[in-house]
Amino acid sequence: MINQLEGKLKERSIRPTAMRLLVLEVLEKQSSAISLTELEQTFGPSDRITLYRTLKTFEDKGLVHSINDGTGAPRYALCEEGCECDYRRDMHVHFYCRACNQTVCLPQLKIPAIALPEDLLPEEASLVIKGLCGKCQ
Amino acid sequence: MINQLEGKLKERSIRPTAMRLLVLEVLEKQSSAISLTELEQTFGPSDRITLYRTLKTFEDKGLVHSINDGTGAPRYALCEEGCECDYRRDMHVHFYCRACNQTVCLPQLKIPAIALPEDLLPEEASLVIKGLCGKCQ
DNA sequence: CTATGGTATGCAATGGAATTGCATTTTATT
DNA sequence: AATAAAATGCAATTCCATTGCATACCATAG
Repeated sequence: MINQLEGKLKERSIRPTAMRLLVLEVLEKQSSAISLTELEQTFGPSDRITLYRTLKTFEDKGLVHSINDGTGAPRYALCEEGCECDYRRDMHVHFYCRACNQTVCLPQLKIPAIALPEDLLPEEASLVIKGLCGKCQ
Repeated sequence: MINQLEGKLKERSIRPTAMRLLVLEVLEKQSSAISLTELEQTFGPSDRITLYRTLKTFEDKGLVHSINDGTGAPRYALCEEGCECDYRRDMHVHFYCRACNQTVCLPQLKIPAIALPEDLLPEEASLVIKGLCGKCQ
């Protein structure tokens, strides 16, 4: 179990420290994207800054991606198998429920290609749909 | 001229105060969406909070829409003729240039309909494409 | 096994921005 | 002109991201 987590980190040349393993474990359990503050709360007394940097490291290394759902605080979710968050065509749609404040990934839904004006060179894209999730209707 | 601006405000039952007319005038001149800080700077010495609340009022009344382009600070742009920012199908695409930091509206590009899972009820959507604009390539 | 250099962590502090309360001014209405 | 409602300006608070620096940890060479 721990070895599996360790593997995930090493794969992306992230040193598997205790903190990082814990954070990864929490992320694995989430069904929706989590903000830094939420992450901090699941940890009890711990250092917010370290969590912040841990998430940043994970993001840099392509382990998680961040979503800006309009709430002000970015949220983080593990990338799925083969997720290539660098390329626009691989980015998926996110859904934000305004009632329960949860942001879920919709990995099966890719962002459709948009015919941009010639002079604009796209690199990434983010599509967040806001509304009510099943539980909150 | 002023009367035209006044009309725009009254149309949406926004009291046409001096401050609001000035803000509206600035917004009309923008070719890209503007952040609160940028707005503040064009004003010289003035009260940030009032500008903040002015933008909020404009947004509530459907005069401007805000875009969260991932820079942390929301940006505001005037809605176009007939823009109905409340409905997903009328929301348009925004382009954010990572070099010059400008966010432009692409009113002619509507966000394509997405086939969401049954249980999700969409209300609005935001699609921000990030990359390089013509000037910055 | 231990010394060493690089990395991660924790604490303190900074900085930027949103947001609210409240007193005062301005506006619309009678 | 008098009044009530709304807008404004100031002060203060809160939240979050981000950085500097000293310490602790880890991997590797010797």
